[in-house]
Amino acid sequence: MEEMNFQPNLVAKNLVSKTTGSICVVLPQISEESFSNSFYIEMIRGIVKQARDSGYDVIISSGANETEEKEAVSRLLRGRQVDGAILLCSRKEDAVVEFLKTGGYPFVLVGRSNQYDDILSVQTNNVTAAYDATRHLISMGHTRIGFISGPRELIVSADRLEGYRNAMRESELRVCPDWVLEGQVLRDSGYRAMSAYMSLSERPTALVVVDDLISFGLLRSLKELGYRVPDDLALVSFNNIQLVELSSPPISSIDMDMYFQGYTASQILIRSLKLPGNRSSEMHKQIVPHRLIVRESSVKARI
Amino acid sequence: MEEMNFQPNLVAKNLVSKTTGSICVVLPQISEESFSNSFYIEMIRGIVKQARDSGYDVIISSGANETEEKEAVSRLLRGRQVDGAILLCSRKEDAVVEFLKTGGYPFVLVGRSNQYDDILSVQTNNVTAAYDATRHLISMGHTRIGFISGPRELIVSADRLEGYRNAMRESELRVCPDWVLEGQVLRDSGYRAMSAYMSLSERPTALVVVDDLISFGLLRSLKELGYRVPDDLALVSFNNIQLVELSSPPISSIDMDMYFQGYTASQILIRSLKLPGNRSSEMHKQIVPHRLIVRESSVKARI
DNA sequence: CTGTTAGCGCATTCAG
DNA sequence: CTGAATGCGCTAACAG
Repeated sequence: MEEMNFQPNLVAKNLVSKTTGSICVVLPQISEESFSNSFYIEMIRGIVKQARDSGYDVIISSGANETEEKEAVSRLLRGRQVDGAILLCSRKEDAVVEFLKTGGYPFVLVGRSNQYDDILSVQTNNVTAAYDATRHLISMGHTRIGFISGPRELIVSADRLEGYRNAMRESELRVCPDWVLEGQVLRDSGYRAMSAYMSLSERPTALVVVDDLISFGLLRSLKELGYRVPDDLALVSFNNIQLVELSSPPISSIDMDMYFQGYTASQILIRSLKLPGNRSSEMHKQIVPHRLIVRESSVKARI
Repeated sequence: MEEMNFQPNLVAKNLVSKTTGSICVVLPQISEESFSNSFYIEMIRGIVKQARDSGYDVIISSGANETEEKEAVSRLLRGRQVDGAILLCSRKEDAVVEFLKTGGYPFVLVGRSNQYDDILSVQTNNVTAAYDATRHLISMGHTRIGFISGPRELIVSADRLEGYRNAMRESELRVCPDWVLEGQVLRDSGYRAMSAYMSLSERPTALVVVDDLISFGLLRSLKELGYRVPDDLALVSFNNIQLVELSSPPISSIDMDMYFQGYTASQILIRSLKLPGNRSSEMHKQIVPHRLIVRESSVKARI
């Protein structure tokens, strides 16, 4: 105890305590193209805040593909560099989830897994969220409602599509296959795709869109094509990024509270880490409520 | 060497090698309010990519204020948990910079320091960038050009203001004090502030705006007030976020290549870490070129 | 060239 | 209750 302000060597401390005081979060590459960028920074802020408050550090991990992601997180976990992991995104038959689950590593998934039901996770009910979005459009008098989807391998895409179908079925509305589009098409050639879409003999009068970013692109293409929102086409999308209220018209969107999802994921993980038994195999699914923010893009009548 | 696939304990390895193979990046809180969110995730992606390729891990650090940030990075560095740090944002008389510099820790600043000139840094020339933006507006025939600034304590705000003033002075154009506004005002009450602004007896016909996000807000307020962009007011802003080309009209913006800035910062830091002498006190300033992307918000004549 | 040992900086344990 | 020894898992220097 030489001088007063003395900082112990954390590495040595970690070695003896067999705990690192760190968690890693896997920053996905796949959804980078299709989902809003600000999406993840919000989650990360939430994770870092909570981890910091709990005395944990956060390591950002990533990989160009599923295999690289798995190897990165494996090195960290097996090398005892981190105590647990947070996955920000879930794919169908996700190799990273499988690795973490079968390896018995502590981890939390932000999203749903289609492989295991007994894992720690924080998620919004995407089926219900899409159902709500669709119901809202139906309540505004729409009967021909389309759906713009995200990458097929993401579970969130499938869930939202299901919620949309549920709402349509419940109201006995027809879903024309032509009405369901993958968002990627729009990013590649928004104008052309939208032109074709709006020329359908029986075109939709409203759209449920899987991410706000795509809505921005749609808005732009529609304006160029001379269509008006919401009069010619009403829009509701997901994630409620900061900018949706500044677009013209402002976009109706379902808020998922990304910061809180990150905060909660971190909380669940660290709590499980601190449990003596470390019974992470126990089922623990935390549902974060969503809420629809109605703005002009889905409301015809001006007040 | 029991089994074939064996992962050594990195903590023990680090302890003996006296090197951690990790760097930390300080995620600033201050600019969260005034600058685009997607801004930082881009930098982080660049940092993580380069660090990963160099065999380094990235720890995200943050704090609610300058002091907390300093303590967080201090704990990491003095506790030998990381080998160096990257600062994503520079304030005037920045306490974190001062701590790192006087402590002799390896670090790279993304941005300019007003305290030290002999530190590792990667930056865009914000003075020139703002000069270019202003010159562009002047070349479009504008003479009454205003400026919307960011937080005063950020060096980037001051530099851009200076570049704007330089261009105006060079062209012998007057800068009316009423024309220079702090962005925060607009976020608090965009409509009201903009209404007052446009009612000035001698109001500007063009604006240089410190961040794209503020431009979005301006666009919204102006539309509500019945003004047209670029006819009533032309706009150029900074950072060139993904969404500027999807707004209506698309916003002219100066691209700063955030991903590359992050990538470069990581590269400089890790290179200095690997140097035997670790002569980080050597001056090394990397300037990342910017470029103006002209879009409709600053061009009156339709082609 | 292969196998053994010392020590990295702590925390925990045991002895004084 | 305070102080010295042991070991965390690895790498390095060392001896066989």
